[in-house]
Amino acid sequence: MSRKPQLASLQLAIMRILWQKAEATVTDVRDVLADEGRELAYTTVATMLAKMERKGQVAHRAAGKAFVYRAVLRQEQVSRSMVTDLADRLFGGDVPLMVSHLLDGCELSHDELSRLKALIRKKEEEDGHAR
Amino acid sequence: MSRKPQLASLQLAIMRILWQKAEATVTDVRDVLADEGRELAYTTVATMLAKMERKGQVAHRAAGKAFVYRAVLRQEQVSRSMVTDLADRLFGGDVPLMVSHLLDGCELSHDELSRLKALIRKKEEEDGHAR
DNA sequence: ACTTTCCTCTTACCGTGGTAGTAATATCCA
DNA sequence: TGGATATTACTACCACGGTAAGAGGAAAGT
Repeated sequence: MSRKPQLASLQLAIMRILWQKAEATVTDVRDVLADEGRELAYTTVATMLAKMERKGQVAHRAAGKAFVYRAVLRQEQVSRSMVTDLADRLFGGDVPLMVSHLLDGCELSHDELSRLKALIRKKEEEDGHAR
Repeated sequence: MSRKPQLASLQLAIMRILWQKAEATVTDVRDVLADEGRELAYTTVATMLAKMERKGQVAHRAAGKAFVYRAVLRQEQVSRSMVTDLADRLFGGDVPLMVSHLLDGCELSHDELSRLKALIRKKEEEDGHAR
């Protein structure tokens, strides 16, 4: 129930799997991680899930012998808090500056550029309405 | 000399100070951190700087009794690698999606929105020229 | 019923970030 | 010269992420 959840790399990888599948056993998670090139021992994944449950990030129910895990943290919540946290730490909260570095750091297709423009327009409208 | 430097929170705070001042003694860094509300013991800052030097992130020269530290990692480099790394881990590299979450997570002034629009325009032109 | 297999639980180990105390050393001032 | 002060060096400690082995239970095949 933390207000500003920060997930480390493996934890985030696991959460992403749970967000995608809604529910997953340890084996499920382990298999997807292996597909992603991260081959971990069964117990490693189980331990990590247990640690995450102790922190309230995931929860489980027993289905027969196995545990079925699901995400407790919402994806939106984690994304927002991690992104804005990085913006604060790296750019003192200057969002346009951060976006600028994002754009510099990668290639964008025309399509993606269009999506960005649409996004800005939407934000402009909201802003006009709100105040 | 790491290719994808990832700095933790205190390390990043220290780097930001070094980027801003070009050179700084332990006392300088400690004072700025204190101004930012992070009051640490002198030895804590010194230890952290030593650890960072061991990893090649900063360097020092002796000026009289005191060490004068400077950043080795370039700000551009760190910003880009940390931001794109988060984009990868959180959104599978989908930059527009990440920008969208950035915008949702904070309020933007008209001025900042203009900056963003200008940024997109610039990127569009570059793209048009490049290919 | 016994062995194999699949699962969880407990415990442990390492690296690192963060924090700091204590010791050693250099410097300055009276 | 000798004491106070500033600075670095060494060491330690805790928390946590990541990794995994080993113990033990339940299930299931033959």
